[in-house]
Amino acid sequence: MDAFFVEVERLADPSLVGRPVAVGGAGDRGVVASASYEARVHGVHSAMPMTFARRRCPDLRIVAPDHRRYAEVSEQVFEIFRSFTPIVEGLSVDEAFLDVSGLRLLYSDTDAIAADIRAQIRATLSLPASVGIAATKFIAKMASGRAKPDGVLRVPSGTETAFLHPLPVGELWGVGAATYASLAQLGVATIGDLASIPVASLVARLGDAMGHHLAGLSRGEDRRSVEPDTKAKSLSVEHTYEVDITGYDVLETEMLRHSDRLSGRLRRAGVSGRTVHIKVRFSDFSTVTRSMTLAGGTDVARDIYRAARELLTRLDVGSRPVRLLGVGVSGLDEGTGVRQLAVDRPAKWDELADAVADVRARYGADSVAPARVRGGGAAMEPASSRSEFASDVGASEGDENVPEEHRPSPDGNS
DNA sequence: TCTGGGGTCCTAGGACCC
DNA sequence: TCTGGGGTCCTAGGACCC
Repeated sequence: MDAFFVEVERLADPSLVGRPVAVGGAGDRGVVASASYEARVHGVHSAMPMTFARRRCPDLRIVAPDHRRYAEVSEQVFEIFRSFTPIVEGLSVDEAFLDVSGLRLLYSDTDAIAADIRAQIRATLSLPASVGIAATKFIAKMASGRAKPDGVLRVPSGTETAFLHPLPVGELWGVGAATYASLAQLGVATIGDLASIPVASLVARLGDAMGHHLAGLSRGEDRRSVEPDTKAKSLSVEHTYEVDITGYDVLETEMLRHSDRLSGRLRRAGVSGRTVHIKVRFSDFSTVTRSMTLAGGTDVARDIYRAARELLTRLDVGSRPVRLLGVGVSGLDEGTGVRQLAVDRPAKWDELADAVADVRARYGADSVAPARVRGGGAAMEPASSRSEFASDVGASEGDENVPEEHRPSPDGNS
């Protein structure tokens, strides 16, 4: 999809059409997530700090992202893909590989398939899309990039190297800033230059996997097939604060908030994770991670939070200002319907989490939250609407000190 | 200019096992 | 007393992608 977030926003607000638009965070620490082609003319591109984008393009219209909406539209786009072929491999929210070899008998040629897919997207969703056609995934990916905006590019079999070799190495899928700098030292400017370097030199410079990988790509070789139904391997929640946060108390509260969100996403996805990771970025942008593997998988906020808190203490953050805090899980197992219980976790925590999920489904995501996360919210709400889950989950001293009657119960107000 | 949020994959060292 | 070869899992960091 072309400038996907921007184009989805334009459907909701036609005044954005034809103007330079950036979707992204408007605050001091925001970056551009998606830029319209009118904005790109001014040198605005994704991942650029928004303050810089604004300076480059004073007329820029800035729109806050609505990821839920993009996910909905994405699902509609993928439905169109799957109406052509079941072999669809999603690469991100707005792009996918389609293996259309099964459509050979239905269409005169692949250009006709591409035209049909684009027409369907245009007709049902009013969105522009571009298509790259090739015999391998990576050539198709590169071709789609050069087909944008709103175009089609086919690279016929046998012409792969002719297509690739004149292009700058930086355009090769998998070559970013660091690899680009390494290659520049080897005197490599184009993909053709890359193809002329001995594989051993590339491996020595870039490592085993990357060396062999790029050597193959530069020759147009890519044996990867289109893999539908790939499962997620990790899930995470992170946030960069407008103003740095400081001190364990605040860090723990924020970690609880993140753990709660992450738990909701795990449960909605029907998976549990066994390894918990935390990520801390300090004010100087240095970033550290810590992780620990649990005895069994979990999707419960309390378990994730406890691990995250433990990892936080290992980090010795002290009073250093923190700009980003994150938590994630990996080692995802499909929930089989029968949830595996961690040794030290009574079933009531699962029941509580189910109850919280029910309340949120009925009354909205903000209807219930740990008291610690609610902060001073008590004065704003009748006591009866507050969740008990909170006073315990948020307690830094653990449950041992919490009297039985104050522990959450699955059939209580929660 | 001052750097989001969500992912995937690779490397390298160490623990542990046979 | 000094030492193999192979494997798996865990952890931390980094590159890359959209």
